[in-house]
Amino acid sequence: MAKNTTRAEDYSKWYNDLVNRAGLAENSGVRGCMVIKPYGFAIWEKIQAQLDIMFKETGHQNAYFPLFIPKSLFEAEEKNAEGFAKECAVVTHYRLKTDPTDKTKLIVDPEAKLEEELIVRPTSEAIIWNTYKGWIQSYRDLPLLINQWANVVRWEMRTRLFLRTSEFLWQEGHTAHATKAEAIAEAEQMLEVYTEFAENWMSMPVIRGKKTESERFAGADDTYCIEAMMQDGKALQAGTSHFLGQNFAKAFDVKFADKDGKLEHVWATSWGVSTRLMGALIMTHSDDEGLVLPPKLAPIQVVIVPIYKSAEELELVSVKANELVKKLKSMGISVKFDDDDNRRPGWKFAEYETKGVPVRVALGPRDLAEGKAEIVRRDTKEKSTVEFEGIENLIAQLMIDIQENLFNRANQFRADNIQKVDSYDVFKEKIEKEGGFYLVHWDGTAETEALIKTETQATIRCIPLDSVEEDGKCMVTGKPSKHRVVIAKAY
RNA sequence: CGGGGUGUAGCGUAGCCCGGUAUCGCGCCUGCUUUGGGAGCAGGAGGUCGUCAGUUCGAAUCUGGCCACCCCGACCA
Repeated sequence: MAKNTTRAEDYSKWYNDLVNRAGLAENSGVRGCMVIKPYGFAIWEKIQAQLDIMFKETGHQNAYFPLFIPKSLFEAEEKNAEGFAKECAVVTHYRLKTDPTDKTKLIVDPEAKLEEELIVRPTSEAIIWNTYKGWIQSYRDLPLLINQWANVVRWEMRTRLFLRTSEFLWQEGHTAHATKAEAIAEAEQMLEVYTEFAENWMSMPVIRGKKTESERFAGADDTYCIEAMMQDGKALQAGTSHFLGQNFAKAFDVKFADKDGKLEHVWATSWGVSTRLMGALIMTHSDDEGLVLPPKLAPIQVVIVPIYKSAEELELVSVKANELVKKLKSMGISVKFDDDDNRRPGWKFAEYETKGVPVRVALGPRDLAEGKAEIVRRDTKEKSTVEFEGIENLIAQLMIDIQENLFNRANQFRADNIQKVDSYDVFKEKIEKEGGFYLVHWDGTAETEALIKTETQATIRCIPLDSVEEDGKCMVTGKPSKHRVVIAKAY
């Protein structure tokens, strides 16, 4: 078997190989678009299912809006349109016909040109706000709390599986509110939902913050984000929540009558996470052997591998294994008993390690004779032989322990790779050699931000929400600064 | 969109410079032996060499066009 690419050798190749090897996704015949394979999609479904619950718990409802946006609607909110214009797929025709010069080929029928081009949504604010116009008349219609699970298209120049693909799956929440304060509270609430999901379900610590003006979502007054550190020290924006002010309400003329009968533009938010979370999950926990999944998002939480030499032995082992399967299932733990006779145990061990199954149980005649079983946890690779009786309770506890351990490990890694720096020269040297996150003082100007980006390729990831006020000087210009910002190279 | 590169079996490749009908590994199929860390042996199947044209008795190999993909930049969830 070919040796795996290790993280130390080539982090980028390690990632790509792993996505392929674990059966998560592959490149497709369409440029920049991926095929999400069953195992990868199963993880995405777990992510989706939990987020959906959390959105509903916070009062949101799901709906679905069209894939296409007429150009005239798309251009209504200027900044938004301008921001996405360079990466839009555009539908110009609605029919093909047989090529008169080659009957086996099709050509676009020039007579089927659309009067108005349709934009394949890169994000849905435009079509949704055009719709909201008809839904909102009174303060009684507010707040309007909608989420949509959808695919969007952004014609990226360079793509990477899960991290950046031309088409990707995501959810986008779009809410309308009567007051500015309420809309801001909503944007902040959803950032908390994302944070809770990232930390408690993905076991991935995140920094909550606000984007600088130049990194803000096109059309937003404020963009909140969660930023995570990957194992190569680079930052990954894992989710964003935008306070859109009245920009879209004004662009689409969405007004409501308040209690006094006065007409006001409504206040808006939008927030989203995408299949990029898959990339975040992979790059936060996985190792050189393969995927490492937090139990809460693992499609298979426990795998049981039988060891046997004959059909009779398999029969005996199966009886025990099935007992355990039944117990685990009743406890809500997903389990697979892999009695495939075409693969030998060693192959299965390697396979489930590659796939990141949190716990593996091996059961053979030797164990049966002693009333024991071998149990291995994926996160630490720790192997132990335990009493078969009551093993289900041990496994249930392992689910909790592994979930926690992954978070703690990632948290420790981040703590080890985040540092305060006050000198630009030191920063330049460190970001180049060590990577990681830096907490620095910045004068708040776009010029300084741009300079840092040009000279170091690092960007201001966010202004952390929990940053403490302290008097400092911008590391570049020496101008006064009130708090530190997080700066790093990013995906 | 600028710069560089690559297209040979399901995957990874050799051959190309110096033209003579394609190499090896993995995978796949069959059989036997195996099964506590990616099994061994034996046999077998699988290829319009990205595509179109040109040169030639003859093209994976030489020439030109086209297409696709990858890497590095600018852009980005």
